[in-house]
This record gives sequence, C-alpha cells and structure tokens, in this order.
Amino acid sequence: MSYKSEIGKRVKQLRKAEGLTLVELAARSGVSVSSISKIENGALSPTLDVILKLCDGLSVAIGDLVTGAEEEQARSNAPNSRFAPAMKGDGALISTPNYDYLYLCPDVKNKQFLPIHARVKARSETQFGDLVRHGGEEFLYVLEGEVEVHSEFYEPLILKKGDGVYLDSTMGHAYINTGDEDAEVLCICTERQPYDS
Amino acid sequence: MSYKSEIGKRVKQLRKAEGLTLVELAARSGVSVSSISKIENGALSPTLDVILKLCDGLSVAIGDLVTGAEEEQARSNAPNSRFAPAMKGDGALISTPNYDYLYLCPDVKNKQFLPIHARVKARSETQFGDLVRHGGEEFLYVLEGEVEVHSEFYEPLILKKGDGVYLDSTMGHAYINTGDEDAEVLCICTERQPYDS
DNA sequence: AGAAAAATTTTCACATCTGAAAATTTTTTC
DNA sequence: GAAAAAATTTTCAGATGTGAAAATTTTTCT
Repeated sequence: MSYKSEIGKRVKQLRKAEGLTLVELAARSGVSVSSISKIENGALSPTLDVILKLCDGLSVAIGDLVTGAEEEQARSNAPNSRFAPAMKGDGALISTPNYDYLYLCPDVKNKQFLPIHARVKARSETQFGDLVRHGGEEFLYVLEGEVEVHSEFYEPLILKKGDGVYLDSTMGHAYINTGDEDAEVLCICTERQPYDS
Repeated sequence: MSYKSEIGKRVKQLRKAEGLTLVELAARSGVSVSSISKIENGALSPTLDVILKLCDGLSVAIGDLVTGAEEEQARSNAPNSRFAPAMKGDGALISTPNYDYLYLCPDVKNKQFLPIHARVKARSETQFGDLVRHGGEEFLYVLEGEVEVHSEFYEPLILKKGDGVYLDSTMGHAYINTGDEDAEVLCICTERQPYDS
C-alpha cells in the first residue's frame, strides 16, 4: 500500500493551493516544519494526532487528506456482482442475554443492510431490560413462534408466524418471546447493532 | 485534542459489531493484537499505515474510523419513530408472470429497503426469460419450497427452506421454483423493482 | 466451583516518528 | 553574478509507536 506518498502529495498540494510555506503551515497546524517536510516527501507514516493537526491547519476532513476523494469514492464504486449464499445455520453467531444472533453472509462487506437470523430469548419486559435504540431502520419477520413487540411510542403488538413489523430503530424497541416454543425471526437492519462494552 | 479515545472507541465498536476478536481483526488487518488493544484503549496515537490497515480490516472509510460522523450524519435526518405492522397476507399485491409480489408495509414511505413476500412461479429458465437487473442489493430467504438461483456470473444455486442468498441486484438474476409445492420467499431489496407487466 | 481455553492487556526490545537546530537548496535583491 | 534572505531538507537525540511473548482477565466447559 503506497498510501504514504498519497498523503504527502495531498498535503503539499493543499499547502501550495493556499500559498503557504512549511513555516506557515507549521505555525497554523502545530506540526513542526521538519515533520511536514518528511510527510510531504513520503519519508514517514505520520501518527494520527499529527494527521489531525494537519487537517485542522489545512481546513479539510481527514478523508480529503488521505484518500483525496472521500465519500464519493467510498460509496459510489460499490461492488456490483457479489453473490453470497447463506445456507441454513451458516453465519456469524453472537449471543446476548436477549437474543442469539446469526449474522448472515458475514463475509460480504459494506452491505446496504444486514440480514440476521435471530432467536428471541427474553420472556418478559423486565427480563429484557431497557428498550434498545440504534441507528437505521429494521424489519422483523417471524419464522417460528410468537413475539411481542414493545416500543417507545406504540402499544405492544403480537406477531405470529408469518407476521412482521417495520420500524425506525432509533425509537426504543424490544422483542419478547411470548409463545410456547422458541421464537425464530429474520431481522433486517440498516445499521450495525451497537454491541460494545 | 482527545481524538485518541475517539478512534479507540470507534474501532472497538466496529470490531464488536462484526463479532471479531482482537486476534481475528489482527489477522484481517495485519496490525498486531497488542497495538489494536492499545489503540482501543486510547493508549497511543497510531500511525497512518496502521490506521489504513484497520480501515481495511473493518471495511470502513478513514473518516468513519476517525470522526465516526460522516455516514451517520448524512442519514440522521430520516424520520425516527415509524412503526408499521405487516400481518400475514397484508400488503400491496403485484402479479407478474414470474412472481406474485406482496409488498409489505406499503404505507411507509422512504424506507431504506423494501420487504417483499413473494411467490416464485417460473418453473424453468426458459419460462423465466431474460435475467432481471435493477439497482441496489437484495437478500432472499426461502420460507417454503425450493428455489434455484440463476445469475449472470455464478453457477446456479439451490436454496431450500431456511436458506438465503445475498446479491448485488445490478447483476442479472432469476429465481426459479424447482420444488413440488409453491415456493414462498421473503425478499429484501434496496431499490424498487421495475415491475412492468 | 474448578480447570481449560480464549480473549485481552501488559511488558519490553526494537523500530519509527517528532521537532530543534544545522546544512542545504532555492529565491530575491542589488 | 554574488550576497542575503527565505524555504526546504537533513541530522540527531529524545519521545513514542509497534509487535512477539508473557501475564492477566474473562469466558467456556465439565
């Protein structure tokens, strides 16, 4: 990956475009003259704090400095002939107290939505805990069992096999298993679930 | 500037979202486990080459890693508390020679994807006609029956109940019913099908 | 509950980055 | 064209990042 030379050229380009000397850019950005010189010449891989100082001094977003083109590049040339089977049981399994998630087609990156096969485990609202919120939108379809949908602004709704619901994920929501058997659902999300500490 | 902690949180968030361990992300990205650990904990300012390796391993643009904003920001103007049940059989029915489409939640506008309950009717490639192409991406999940997936660049694939497939809709594709019974599928598309008829 | 395995953090030697100052190159001025 | 000034590159020591392996913590299994 010859990204070093890339950011170097870009910095020099932007600096010249604003008619700045190394000394001036150094003053603006807080990065030393010698470091900027080395960066422009591809002699080193700057640390993040230095990159961000340069972004600040040059008034550009980090994407502009590093890739040049930025968003357009990232999104417009999405691949266009991907094909990924998701055979029954295949996927990346993630377990949480309330759900067992099977992320389908985990090897396909940059999907516009995430298909997830899930098992709903929580059996009551109290057991579930606080409503969940995350970015994006989601559609849930019941494959087996019975699920009760709780949400921040609507009355609880019971879904049986073959039923579904579409909702904005930013609204608090929770799915609860109210049937006798296991509750299996297919869930489509447009944004990753925030699963962190 | 407390950017260090920012990128750390973001990396951890993205890594967890994909269900990866430090070891796995290290393998994907080529960055050592210890370095990732330190970065996630804000213990250091990574160099550009390491940042780019991480972007690669996590399949995100650098802007997403560093500022976290970008995409989220762009999409955050979407409505945020819609809720639409899709009870079995409900929806907007569209019939074509090859499929019966039941568009779910047709009253919700500007959805990020379209959930469709469909019945696959075509029983052979010749009967189906030319492969279909449209914008976006799609995921198909077999609810009942057996479906054969034909596409422009891949060998035909047989899907049985519980199986699915994710593909770029710009690539020519066709679903054919190869089972004894009716073939029922759930299909998620990110762009409206040009159902002519 | 305890043992084994897995995941994460820490340690430490080595590599690399950073910035002040010196050396060099380029530009300006007479 | 030479000296002075400005801009840039190089040098070098100290600071910081990097990765292999050890130590620790967390999770899984019985």
